[in-house]
Amino acid sequence: MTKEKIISPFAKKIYQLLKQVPSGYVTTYADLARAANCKAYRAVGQVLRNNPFAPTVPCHRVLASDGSLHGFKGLRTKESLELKMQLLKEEGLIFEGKKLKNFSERKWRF
DNA sequence: CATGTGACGCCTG
DNA sequence: CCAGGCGCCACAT
Repeated sequence: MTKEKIISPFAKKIYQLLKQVPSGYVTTYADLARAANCKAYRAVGQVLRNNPFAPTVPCHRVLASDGSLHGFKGLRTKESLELKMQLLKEEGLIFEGKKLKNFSERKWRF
């Protein structure tokens, strides 16, 4: 019984892109979708929510297009967002309120 | 094959 | 400025 996880090509692409994002940099769902050859930012969230490669995949480096967080560990609770924010701070990022400072500069380019 | 879901994004109040 | 609602795409059942 080969327990090979059948991951959709789209999801695979997302993981591939996300894995190449270095520490101190962040990306957005829209950007990932764009780099994945699609505009389905929604699907990106779905894929990350499954997160079968965590913590291999730095899903905490994925933020919303406006620099705000949406969820982490498959949870949307304030605690999860706080933890995600904390992790990003540890990577050298600076948060101002609920949004990332210098978001444009911190955004990774594929 | 059809319907529902979802860690979004943008518009409007 | 903040909060809420609607729309879009891909995937799961």
